[in-house]
Amino acid sequence: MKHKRPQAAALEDHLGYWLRLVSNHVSQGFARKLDGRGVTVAEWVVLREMLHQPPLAPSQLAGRLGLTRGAISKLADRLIAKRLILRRAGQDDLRFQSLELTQQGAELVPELAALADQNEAECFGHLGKAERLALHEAMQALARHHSLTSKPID
Amino acid sequence: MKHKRPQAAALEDHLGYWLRLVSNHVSQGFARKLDGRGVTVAEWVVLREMLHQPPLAPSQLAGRLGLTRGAISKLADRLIAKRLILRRAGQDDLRFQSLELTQQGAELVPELAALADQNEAECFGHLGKAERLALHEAMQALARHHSLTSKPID
DNA sequence: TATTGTTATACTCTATAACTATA
DNA sequence: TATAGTTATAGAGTATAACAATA
Repeated sequence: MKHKRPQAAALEDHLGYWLRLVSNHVSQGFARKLDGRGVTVAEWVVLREMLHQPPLAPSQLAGRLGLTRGAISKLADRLIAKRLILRRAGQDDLRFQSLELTQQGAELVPELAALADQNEAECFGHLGKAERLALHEAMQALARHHSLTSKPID
Repeated sequence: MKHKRPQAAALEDHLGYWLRLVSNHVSQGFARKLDGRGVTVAEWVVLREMLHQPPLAPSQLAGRLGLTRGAISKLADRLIAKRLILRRAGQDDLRFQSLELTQQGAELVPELAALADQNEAECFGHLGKAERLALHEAMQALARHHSLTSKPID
């Protein structure tokens, strides 16, 4: 053998470590931008998911976003308090509610989307188009592989 | 123009979205594994950084890990309570303390490292070696570009 | 009984800012 | 005054589990 090897892998040897480092930085930068509009990252995700969609039940949102019903419930409360969405009782089945954007919410989302674009550009704009695309696809493939979308949750 | 384009980018159009999704999943899986040993991810990061290192001052750790001094202080408290590290008063300059692993801590780290390896394998083991390497380097390059290591903090 | 949604509880992670002790 | 460390405060993000209403 040529070199002595450390018994334990260094932090930097794990892809997960770098992923977390970069992801935290990106999200944090975005959080700062959103802060000016009085919205958090998790709230943005919910709002964006609801744009141009028919009214959704909380459980559907939870499924799409990979969150628990409890988490969605709390987020919905906050968004309602901010008058960005509204909650209506179910029609057929009273257990199902429906959530939809208010006009104020619908108007806000594109503004937030612009901030998201801006953040994206600041974080990844320096990469070549091909590299950006490759990363994008790699992440999507990982998400698919681990079934990170439409999880039943709970 | 060929297609109507949505005014707002979808969540899935942003690399940051996927990064966060995958990163959260990876960290969460790891957290579950660590949980059995009574350690959190943030604590693991600190422990790993300290292995085979001369005693470090909290502020140095903060710098290396990109955390605030306050955050390190709290993590150190927890690790001390778990008897995994110990804190000594400074020598020359009394303002600087030194943190080091206890024997118990030093013995635990390699076990945790094995869990980290296992998690890494579960999350990324299905990828080809080349792809894994490419991702690794892309993330490191991003971290470098955004100066995510050895930030002054505070 | 099974499902939807709410609520209570509990942590981690992290930041900011004020404060103390040392230099 | 400047730096190291602590502490107080705060809030995001999330989970689990117990519970109520509806089916």
